[in-house]
Amino acid sequence: MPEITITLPDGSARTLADGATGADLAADIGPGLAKAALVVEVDGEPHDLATPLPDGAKVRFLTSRDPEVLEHIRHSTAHVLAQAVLELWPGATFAGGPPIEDGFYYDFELPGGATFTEEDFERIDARMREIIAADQSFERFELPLDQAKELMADHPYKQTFMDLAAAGDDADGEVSSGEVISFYRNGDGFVDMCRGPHVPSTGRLGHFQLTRTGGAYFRGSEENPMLQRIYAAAFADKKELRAHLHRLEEAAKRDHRKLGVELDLFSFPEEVGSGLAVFHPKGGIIRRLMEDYSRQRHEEAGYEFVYSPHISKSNLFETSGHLQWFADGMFPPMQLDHDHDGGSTDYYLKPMNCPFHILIFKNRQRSYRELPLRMFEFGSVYRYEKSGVVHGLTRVRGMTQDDAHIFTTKDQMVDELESILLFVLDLLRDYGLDDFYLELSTKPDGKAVGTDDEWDEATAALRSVAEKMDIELVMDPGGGAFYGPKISVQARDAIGRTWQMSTIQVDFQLPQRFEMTYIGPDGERHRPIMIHRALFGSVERFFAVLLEHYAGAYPAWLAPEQVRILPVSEAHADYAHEVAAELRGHGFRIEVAAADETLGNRIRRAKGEKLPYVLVVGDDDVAHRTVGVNPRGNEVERDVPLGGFIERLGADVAAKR
RNA sequence: GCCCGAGUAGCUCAGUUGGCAGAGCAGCUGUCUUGUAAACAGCAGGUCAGGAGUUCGAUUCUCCUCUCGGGCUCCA
Repeated sequence: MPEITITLPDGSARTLADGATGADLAADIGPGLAKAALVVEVDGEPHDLATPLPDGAKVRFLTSRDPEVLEHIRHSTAHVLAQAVLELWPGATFAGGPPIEDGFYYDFELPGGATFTEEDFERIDARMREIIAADQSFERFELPLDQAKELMADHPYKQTFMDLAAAGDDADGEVSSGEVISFYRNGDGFVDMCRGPHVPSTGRLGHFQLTRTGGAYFRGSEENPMLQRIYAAAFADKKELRAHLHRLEEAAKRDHRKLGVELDLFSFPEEVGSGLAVFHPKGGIIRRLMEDYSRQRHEEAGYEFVYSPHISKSNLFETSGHLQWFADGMFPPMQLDHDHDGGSTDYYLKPMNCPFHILIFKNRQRSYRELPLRMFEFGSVYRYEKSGVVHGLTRVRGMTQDDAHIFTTKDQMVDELESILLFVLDLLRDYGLDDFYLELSTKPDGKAVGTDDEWDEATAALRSVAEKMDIELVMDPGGGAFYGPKISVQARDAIGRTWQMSTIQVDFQLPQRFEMTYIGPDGERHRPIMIHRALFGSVERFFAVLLEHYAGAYPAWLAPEQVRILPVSEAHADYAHEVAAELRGHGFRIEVAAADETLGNRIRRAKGEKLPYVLVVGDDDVAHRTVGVNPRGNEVERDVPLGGFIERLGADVAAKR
């Protein structure tokens, strides 16, 4: 009988009968592994355990402890979801169902255009658990394209995937491009097209939870029909699933929209309009402190401060190209300045600040000696976001950008880009964010101005600077603005979520469109290069990011109320106010909570408002000029000398703690 | 913009065959005078998102609009 030899990860070899599968090998090694193995990796490629092993292969088993097995668990669970839905809705059809971070989704089209409801989740979940309890095995088989399409005759979306793959477009990852299409059949005959591998049987699954449902365009295009998508979380074991669900709860608790209400920071009055925020006094303090510090740092870094109006005649945005390329994102025009012939002039709310800064540059002749010329503005812009995308402070229709435009010579560009990026990262760290990666966005398909050479040059400049930073760099092909490529700084917050923060964009286009020039040392006119740069992105979004990052517990330098002083009884009120006055004299933000409620309740309120410090003052403190210090997140300290506390708070603020 | 869901007091939420609108917290007024996470009592608070329709009667049923939430697409 012919034999094959297999090498294991520890370098040892095993001999098996020809035709032996991964499962056979696992059983040969031991019953523990046979039970635990989910997928077999043959020469680095994942396969089903039922796959016969080739002679001489290097083989490794993946169990629930291997992180790379998660995608196979998720893919297999998605298959069970599809099985359940197609059983429960006769006549339903299905499209794609890939694994994603933390789980998977699957897209369906239900008969009669029906949609999923929350109650449906229970039925689907119950049916999925029945399928899992039945421990049906997944069996792979392959068919040539024509037979495959016949098998999926009732499922046009699957056929589309096959056609795309046959044409060499496997961007959807649903099917491997090639001569044959692979399928998986379950114990009771359900078949789904899939490139695999799957876990051996449904019994190996079960740590999942259906989470959300919603419409989703087929293959992500607005041109295509809308399908019904179900999202689920799925993990290798119960503990991981529970930990993930717990993380979701924690994230929900620090949702800036919820904290904004609880801490009385901002609101979106319905009377004003969708996506238009008002900041309340406490939110106003935080925002002003954020802006003040930014202003100070920009001043130190050689930026000059400018101001521009919120509206402009249409000519400006015609010259800039915004009306050609960005009109969808702009509020419709106001027609003003009517003349006798019935003509009028269109005025637009500005969606960006750059054209105004260019006009400031152009207001007089500029010399190379003035470059780099750095203009900064907290510029409020308005964008007509589509109704479905407005979201808290992170996606609004009126926002203020901490916007700067830097005009340089070509020679200065790379150095300037580097110093901007260093400046941005340094400043973000001061606000408490210190975990970053960079994203380089390149020329968008079709929707861009300028030549390929210009784009290549600008992209190369950005790349060279990004690579110097010793920070992870990822590519975002086609993600640039219409006028140039960009680097964006992505920051991870306290619970690991990433937010797009700063963007730095190189722009050769607007200087051309506006025919900007400066006089060089040679006495000739030259064209400057423009760098667009926003650090917060928008003040509103950055506000939201910091609020969620700190979960409302702002460091002392940003806290709207840094200290609340609680006299134990009314007898200590005078001393409390004396302490408050002294602290205010040092520039701190202080309130006194009078003793008309119990001390315990006043402590509780102050804690709910997440103040950095609560001071309690009673008889002992009046006698010795001390305070009782109750710091956020730490133990209570008694008999602290007032002077010592003032120093400590000053140190917190200075260190931005 | 598209698919789905929701909107009741400042906040969190009750409110069924369509019949006078409720609680807790917050607020206000008293009383209590407190040493580290909920003292006690009382009062006030609502065009039930807005507008049409059906009905003797609509918070409840229907339609439209607005706003919000979850997705898709888009994006700072």
